[in-house]
Amino acid sequence: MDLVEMNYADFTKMILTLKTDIYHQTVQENRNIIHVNKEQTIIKNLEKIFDATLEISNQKGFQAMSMRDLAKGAGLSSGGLYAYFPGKIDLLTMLQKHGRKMVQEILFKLVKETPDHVSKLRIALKTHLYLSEFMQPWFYFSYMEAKNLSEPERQNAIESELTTEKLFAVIVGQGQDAGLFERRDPQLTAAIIKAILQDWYLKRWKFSRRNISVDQYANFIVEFVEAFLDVHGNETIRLEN
Amino acid sequence: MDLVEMNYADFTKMILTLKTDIYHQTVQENRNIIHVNKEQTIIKNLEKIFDATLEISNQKGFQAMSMRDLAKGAGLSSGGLYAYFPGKIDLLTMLQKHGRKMVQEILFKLVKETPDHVSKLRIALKTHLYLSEFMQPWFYFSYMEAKNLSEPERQNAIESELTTEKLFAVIVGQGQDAGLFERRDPQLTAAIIKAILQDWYLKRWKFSRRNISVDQYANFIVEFVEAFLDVHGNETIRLEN
DNA sequence: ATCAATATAACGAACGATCGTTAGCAAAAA
DNA sequence: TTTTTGCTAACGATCGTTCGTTATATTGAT
Repeated sequence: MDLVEMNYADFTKMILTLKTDIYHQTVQENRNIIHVNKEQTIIKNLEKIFDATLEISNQKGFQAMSMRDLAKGAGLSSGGLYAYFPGKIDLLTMLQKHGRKMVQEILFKLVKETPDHVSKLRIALKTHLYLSEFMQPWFYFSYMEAKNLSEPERQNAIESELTTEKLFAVIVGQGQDAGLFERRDPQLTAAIIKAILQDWYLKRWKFSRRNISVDQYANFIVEFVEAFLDVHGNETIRLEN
Repeated sequence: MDLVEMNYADFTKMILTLKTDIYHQTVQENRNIIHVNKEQTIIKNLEKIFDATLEISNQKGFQAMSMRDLAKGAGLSSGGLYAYFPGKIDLLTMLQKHGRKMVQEILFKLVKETPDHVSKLRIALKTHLYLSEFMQPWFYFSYMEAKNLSEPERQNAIESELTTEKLFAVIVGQGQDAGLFERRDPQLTAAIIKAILQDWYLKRWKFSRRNISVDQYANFIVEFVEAFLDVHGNETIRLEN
């Protein structure tokens, strides 16, 4: 299929296999601290644990989530949880790493598969937005609980954020070099793009209250950014509403 | 002075008296739950308590801040704190209310004092940005700890946020009616403006790492929004860098 | 195929530490 | 002295975590 015209439904189908791939990676990386042998069991329970952590934390905060809350939410006992991570902080670290890997891997993969700069920009915008929809609890969690990370892990989170922003800046800069975009400061443009994308998962209540779908918002962002950059290389492509 | 050309230094001087006014209001509103008589003493200690709450909470989260931490930070004993609020949650509510009042009062006051629509837009943008700089710990706190509020108080916070967004939407709409701005969806424009303003206090580390001052960012936002709306009513006014 | 023997996974009561909060007393101000 | 303000010690509740035990699954001998 043509990536540039994908909608959210296409996207979710596309990344389902990637999602399990990354779970396998996460298990592999934490093999030494997990005291359970069967990978099948680990993945099944780890997903339950992650999902419950996101749900409870996003409602009352990670600090306020007790291990008894989590045990109930994940369908395990409070003692049983400790077969999957050494302590509460380590669970936070694992979950953050897992999500970051998923975002980076999918985002860069899809952008790399796209040839021309105008399409690259659209793909990057839509993929990031669709990721933040598909993983909305994680995005919110990642932002709200970053302060609870250890110092080196917080640095990793910052670096990951800047890497993503850099991706947009590079695409904008390359498009300008190719004469396709208006000359505007690429870094500030990238910062604005990130701010607008961030609004989608941080202020989700606002958009659902106004009945704005993720596909509508995707088209709005694409049109907004392309208008700002005065994109004139690809006028034949129109996005359906 | 001409509000439209104010910089951050002007702004801080201007609102110092307003700040103490609002402290008096906060004391008055909580007169019945504060077990200290002298207003002078209340304000002195309440400011210490608020400041310490913001500092500690923004570092480790409100839930993780113990009353013993707060006592040490505010220069009181843990027991002594309870003369100023009935419980930890009430402190959160008081602090959120106090900040919201300050923001709304100053923002609407300055906008109301401004006659024409082009200036109104600039004043609203700069005032909001300068407020979020002057009260940066509160803005960050307000956003991060909203989930810990009681349900009615959370509704108040949401309403306050939407009121501010509405202010921008109205200014944009009125400017369009007067033929001064390009026709673009006022609500979405206001949403983008808020997202960009929010970036300043939520991602402050990014801007200080890049040595961008609040005055520079103010000018950037004004130029960006005016370019987006194609403002053509006030071309003689140039902002110094 | 059956069933004891073993290995694995999960349970849940209990521990020490820390939490928010209270109450009685000391210090300071009037 | 009287009133106001603040401190210290202590309470019950809840926290993250541990550990002896039970339940479940797998293995291997018959």
